[in-house]
Amino acid sequence: MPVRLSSIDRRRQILRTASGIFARRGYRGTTTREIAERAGINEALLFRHFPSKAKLYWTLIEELCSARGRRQNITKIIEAGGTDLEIFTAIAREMLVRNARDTELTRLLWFTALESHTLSQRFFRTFIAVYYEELAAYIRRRVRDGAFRNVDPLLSARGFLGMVVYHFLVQELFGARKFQKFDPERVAATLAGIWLNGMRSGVPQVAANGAGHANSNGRNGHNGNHARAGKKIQQ
Amino acid sequence: MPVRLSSIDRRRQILRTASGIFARRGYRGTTTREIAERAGINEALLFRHFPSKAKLYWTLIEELCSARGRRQNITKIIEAGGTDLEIFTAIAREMLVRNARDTELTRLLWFTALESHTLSQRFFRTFIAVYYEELAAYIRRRVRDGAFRNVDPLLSARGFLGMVVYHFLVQELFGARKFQKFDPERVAATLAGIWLNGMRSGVPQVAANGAGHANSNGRNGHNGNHARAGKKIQQ
DNA sequence: TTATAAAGTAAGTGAACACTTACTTTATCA
DNA sequence: TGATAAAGTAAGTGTTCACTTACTTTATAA
Repeated sequence: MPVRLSSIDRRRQILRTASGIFARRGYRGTTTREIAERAGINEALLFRHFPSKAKLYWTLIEELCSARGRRQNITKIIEAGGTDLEIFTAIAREMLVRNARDTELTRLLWFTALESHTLSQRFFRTFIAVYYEELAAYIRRRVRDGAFRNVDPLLSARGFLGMVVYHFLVQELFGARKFQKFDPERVAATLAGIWLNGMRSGVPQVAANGAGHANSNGRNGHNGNHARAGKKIQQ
Repeated sequence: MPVRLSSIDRRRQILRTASGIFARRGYRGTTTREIAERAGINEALLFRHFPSKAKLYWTLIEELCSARGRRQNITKIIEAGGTDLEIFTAIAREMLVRNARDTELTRLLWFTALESHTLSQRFFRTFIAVYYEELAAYIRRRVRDGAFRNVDPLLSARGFLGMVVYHFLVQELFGARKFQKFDPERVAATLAGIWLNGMRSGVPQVAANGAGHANSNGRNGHNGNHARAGKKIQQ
């Protein structure tokens, strides 16, 4: 029983189908025939919705970029407050878990980066740069607070995301997952712990409203855990 | 004046040419015609050297894997000794600089990872895994020494490499380089600094020969720099 | 109930692909 | 010096690709 869809629904369906195939095979590795087949339609119909394969791909990336408000996630986590460790662990967890759920988007992103210079930059800004700019802003604040050492916020933000993203890529893309599983929660806590410990100033201050003053118990702990981070941040 | 090469030289030349094109366009994006053209030969000659495009690709990856002894680099750095900061900065610098020199290999690696599951695993083990296994071994030693906190060596090694590799990928692959340049030396020092500080135990010990004993000046420094790391390691 | 516009398709087209065949050129050494 | 083996090529082959043409089906509403 062939389903007859409205133009707009069919379009959406084609995009959804195409997304999966492009993610698995890349732009050049994907054929319009396969997309049509998987969508359960004739190839000609695909070309009535999208004038070319290239335009279909472009549209797909565009819609992904405008649809997903990833920025939200990280902002929300930061605004929810908590200790630094809680915040950074939550961010790492968010990335590990969400990424695992849509490996598709990640693959699409990396394929695009490799295959197309132009396309990848916008894609990158939407899905990656916002992450670490948001993070950099938070780091800058904590440096002002005196809670973090005075290191380049952008670079250190990139460092943190690098730890997390790279772990994910190694597990998913390079198939390390087959040989060793990792508990996302433990990974998030460990990586956040290392990074955060590395960022901590020896002389932490109360952070809120910039009115903080030094306190004396500020040295880093050894071994064990490190949940003793800086204070909440202002709403 | 057409050059007439010996079979073995022609083969080498084809591989070298193919490497560049595969790296730029990926496996599926590369045509045998273009390889032949760029190599200045007829396509038929290419197929006398390699029975198929797939076999050519495989051979290329194989030869890259067996030729380059990347493992050497990191081992040498560790064996050369120095403070932890010196060692980790050197590793980061090595990766940033070498990677920048052969973006080609990096692109090839990532294309392979995305396009082929089977192929990528061996490739990965040769060019990435060795790095962090070597590193993990060193970290394990430093944990035993009491210089590093007791965190998963593999995970933390991956974290360190993640920082460095990710920074490189963002700069090179996603074109962030166009908007902001970074001095590799500064990047290496900063990332190594964060990570190392994060790994440091509050109670460092003398490392050499396992005969180390606790000493009391062991807290982490605040702000400023951190070249005050653990001791040399045994040759 | 029938006109119509839009959803949908069968069967192509030329171009580009990986790969082959059948041939020519040239270095080398008996 | 000429036989030979190997380097090299012109001109294909069948197949698959992105994309088109000319047609059929069906929901809707006057």
